[in-house]
Amino acid sequence: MEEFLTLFTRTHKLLAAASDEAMGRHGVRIGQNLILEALWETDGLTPGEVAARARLPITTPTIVNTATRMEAAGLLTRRRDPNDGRLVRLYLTDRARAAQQPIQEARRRLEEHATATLTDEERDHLRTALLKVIQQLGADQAGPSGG
Amino acid sequence: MEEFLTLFTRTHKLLAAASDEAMGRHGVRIGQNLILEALWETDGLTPGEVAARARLPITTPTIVNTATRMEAAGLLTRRRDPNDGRLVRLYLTDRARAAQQPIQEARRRLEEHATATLTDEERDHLRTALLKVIQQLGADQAGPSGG
DNA sequence: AGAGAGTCATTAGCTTGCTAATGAAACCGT
DNA sequence: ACGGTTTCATTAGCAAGCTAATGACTCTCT
Repeated sequence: MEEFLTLFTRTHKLLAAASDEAMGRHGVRIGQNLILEALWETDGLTPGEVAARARLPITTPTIVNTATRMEAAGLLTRRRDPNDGRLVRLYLTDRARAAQQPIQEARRRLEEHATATLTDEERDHLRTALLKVIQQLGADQAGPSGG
Repeated sequence: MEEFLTLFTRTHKLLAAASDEAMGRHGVRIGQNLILEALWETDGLTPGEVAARARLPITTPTIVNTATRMEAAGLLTRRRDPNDGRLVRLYLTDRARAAQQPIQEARRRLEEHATATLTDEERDHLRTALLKVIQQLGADQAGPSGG
């Protein structure tokens, strides 16, 4: 059967493609969203801090690489921390800050559109089910042997 | 809020990681699953045919690249079609065929585990909701301007 | 039969994600 | 103050996915 694994992958693929396309209209790629969200909230974070605060688990090397592309795209600048030479701080450009509203709005609309054919009740069920799956699988990672 | 996009991504990430780990114990990576499934059912397909038959939309270049890695890993062999020199046919090795049962079983168990805390009803709801989202987003791709 | 059009697989080049290995800087204990 | 440890970012190298460009082969039409 393998219903669920396939269904999840299909859903994710469609959502990711739609999301990337929507964000692309504002000069941003999907992988940059986590960094933007973190820096919109708190500018000047380090790559490690961004990784720690992001809403999804993401590794520091991924942040670093994506930040490099964003720097090339004129979305952020790097500056060494004057008090601790190990740290690098990421600062958004005006352009990145200007994109906040449109991008967040676009993502909100995408969510609405994707779940447009669900009733409110179905939407609640879906959210609950997703949370349960996340909790179940997340528990394994945290400590498969523990309690 | 952006609840759903985040929840979907998290779920997908956890499922993909768990799946890759489960398959890894049988010498197979997650990206190879689509090709294996297609060839388990019908051996000797071409890359284009695998892409067309796979349960998820996937492009031919991805099939070709993954097939190259699988060839290196001793999971399949390439042979030019004797009747049409443009075609390349992919044939599974014994090793790949031997892995079918364990891998399918592992993926089935993973599905069960991931949805273990859901009631039967919740599972049905989840499946329904996923299908609705897929249908809604899939409709855009097919023809956004149409009906 | 030969030329042009069509159909394949492949390659090139990109993004996003990962783990492991590096290298620089700061900190801590002596 | 200095050596070892720890804490950072970065680099290296891989998998998986995509689109666009190539190149080989077949087919079709004259």
